[in-house]
Amino acid sequence: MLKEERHQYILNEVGIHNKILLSDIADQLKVSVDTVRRDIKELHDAKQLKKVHGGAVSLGFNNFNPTGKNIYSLEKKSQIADKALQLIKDGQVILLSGGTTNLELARKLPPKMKLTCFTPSLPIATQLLGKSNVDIIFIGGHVSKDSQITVGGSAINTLSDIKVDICFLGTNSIHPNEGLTEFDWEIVQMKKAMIQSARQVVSPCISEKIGSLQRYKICDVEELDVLITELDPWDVKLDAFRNRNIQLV
Amino acid sequence: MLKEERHQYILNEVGIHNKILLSDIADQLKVSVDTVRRDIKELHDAKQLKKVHGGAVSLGFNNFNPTGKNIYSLEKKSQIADKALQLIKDGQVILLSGGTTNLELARKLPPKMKLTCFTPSLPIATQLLGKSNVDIIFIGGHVSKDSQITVGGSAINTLSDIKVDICFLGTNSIHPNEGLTEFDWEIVQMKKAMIQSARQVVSPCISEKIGSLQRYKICDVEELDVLITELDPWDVKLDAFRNRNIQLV
DNA sequence: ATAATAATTGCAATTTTTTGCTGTTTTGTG
DNA sequence: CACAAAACAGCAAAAAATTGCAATTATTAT
Repeated sequence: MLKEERHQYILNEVGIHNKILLSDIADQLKVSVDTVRRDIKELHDAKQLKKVHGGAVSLGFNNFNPTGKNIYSLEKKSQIADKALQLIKDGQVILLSGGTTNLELARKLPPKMKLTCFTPSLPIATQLLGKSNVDIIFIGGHVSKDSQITVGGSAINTLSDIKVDICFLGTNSIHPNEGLTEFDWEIVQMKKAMIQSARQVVSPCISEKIGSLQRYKICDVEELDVLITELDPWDVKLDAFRNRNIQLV
Repeated sequence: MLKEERHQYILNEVGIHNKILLSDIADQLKVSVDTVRRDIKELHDAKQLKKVHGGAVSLGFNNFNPTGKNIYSLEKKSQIADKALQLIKDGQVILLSGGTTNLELARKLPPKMKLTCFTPSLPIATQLLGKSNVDIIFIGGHVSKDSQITVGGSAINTLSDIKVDICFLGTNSIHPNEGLTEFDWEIVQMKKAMIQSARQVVSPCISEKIGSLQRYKICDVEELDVLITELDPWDVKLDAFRNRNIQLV
């Protein structure tokens, strides 16, 4: 068996499972663990995966945890939430998808602001309980444990009946060519429905997520109206999104 | 299991629950507490979470319960929840109304019990996120700030479509002659709908509430199948409910 | 074609890392 | 202050990484 084949196989496995055990691969390919170790070392040096004790994990293993709150980027998310806040006018009807950036936005809503807020996210709804001037309408359905939002047909049906002023669409991965992508199929369906339910779609997104890619596609970049990052609007990282009918904030 | 996986798991748990116990994680991952301690130390050094005595908390420890209602009579409610637990069989479909007693019940559900659980209550749904074997279906609608449950036409419509094995109906006031009563009209409507949606209606109710009366009526005592209190079933306070086709627990 | 050379692979010996366990010390609680 | 729980330090067994080396295979030059 050629080394290239093994490398391909290993990358594939890592792509599927996000992690592999050295011993497993050695078994499956019928080669010694030393060989696999060397393969993984090469792939590690080529930055194709991350070598760890006992195996390897995919590069984004720590970054894209859908449930875990990326606390260390709380500062950036807070900035993004501040910018997002500027887009909301008193009395509007908004839709908040899940995600920690939107949670941050919910937390920062000024107490006196009157809003009607739709959301399928348990933590966000809970956060909004503290805002006495916000009318909360929770979009029911099957609760996905990972993302803590509701998904499924009934939630999507509910969405199809509403039309809000702004949808703040938390974004896991955004790519200039491939658009918005997600890891979880159910959530993709939800986000598609949310886009349909809004007059204006705003995507708050920390810059780390720009250029990353997940398995399933939500929509093209063109379908967004506003992209909010913690960066300056003229930052080079955003070049790929210019002249595409998106407002950069 | 790779160390990276444990780290990931721990971060997830912290993300969901905001706090974890060393012993819990050790149990769940089937490793020694020392290993978890070392993991948490590493994550702490990497500023991914905050290590505290006995476990860890998330960095941006956002208070889970913004309204900060403290649960009174916790001891009695805990007893009631224990009794209620006896009525649930593995694999059943249950409906939990709001209320702190039902929250206590949700908290006590054994981790291995497989259930499908409908609820209109945000705190209960949030609590259930931690139970990996429970399918949560949230009944959407307008969120009432006081009670932290959804109310209104759409929630009631959803209820009219379902039929569950047991409904646990948190009770504010119960009176031998006047039946169950509530002070909030919207919640009355919800509870009426819940009763219709269940084959068996169980009311967990601390004894203090017996004999009290509110403005609006939900149903007669006869419509309940089981009444659970913290008292002995033969206590004199329950005399008024005997021979009325209700099981006293 | 064949010899020389280089790359790859598996194996054994050694070193490092991880992990659970043992006491001992520290900390939190009533 | 006393008690129990948790943290800590040190140790030993097990697992994994590293290194050197020999055997095999592939590549190249002649």
